[in-house]
Amino acid sequence: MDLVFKALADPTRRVLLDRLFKRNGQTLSELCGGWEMSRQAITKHLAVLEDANLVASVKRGREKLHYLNPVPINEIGERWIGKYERGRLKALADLKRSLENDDG
Amino acid sequence: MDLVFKALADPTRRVLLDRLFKRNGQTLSELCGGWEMSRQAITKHLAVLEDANLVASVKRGREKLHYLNPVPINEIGERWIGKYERGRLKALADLKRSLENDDG
DNA sequence: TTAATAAGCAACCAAAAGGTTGCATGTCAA
DNA sequence: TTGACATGCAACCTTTTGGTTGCTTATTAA
Repeated sequence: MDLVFKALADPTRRVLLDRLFKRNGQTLSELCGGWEMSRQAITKHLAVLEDANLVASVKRGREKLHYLNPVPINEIGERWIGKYERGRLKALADLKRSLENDDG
Repeated sequence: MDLVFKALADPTRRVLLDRLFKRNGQTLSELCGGWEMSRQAITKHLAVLEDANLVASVKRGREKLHYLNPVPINEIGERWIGKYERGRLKALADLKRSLENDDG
């Protein structure tokens, strides 16, 4: 889980996921286009995403195809965000009450 | 949005959120208990959470009370995770098909 | 076979993150 | 008013992160 959160912390990596979401199975070269950044930098970002199991890759000839794996992101939503969502209204109410109270 | 993702990337900060979720309005001293880490380190982590608007704080006398703000987390779920969830089944199917295909 | 294309590897560097320490400030209670 | 408590500030250090460059390897197409 830590790897997933860390992977998502970088905007470049989130855009890479966005790109793969738009069109799955892109090669490294394709994913490297449109950045002001070297191919190696993108390669590293993709490695981070693979370590976090957010992207899977397959070699086809001299190309490397990349596929988005949405499962870990979905797990964040289910196991971590849902928790706070459940308490959302209560927490907001508590916050408001606390801020309005003279003694804190 | 970037600040929120970055804030969530650190396990210490996620545990801090968990603690506040369990009991809202804790003081700095309370939140500093139970770590193998200095008070200053926790203070910094809380500052990151505040910058990301995940935690709000109020001073009461010499104490500083901390409150969980679940809204940004909820927004991640709605604006970012939902996107991939929608395409989840399709993406998985694509992945499977691609991996099983001889030519990639 | 040879040249171009796609990707991998490794060393290196700067900046940011995470942590520490020491000291200062403000508040409460005796 | 004095001491203890709760927190704030700032300098400093180490490790990680994000990026670069140069070179190598492997595949494809001419």
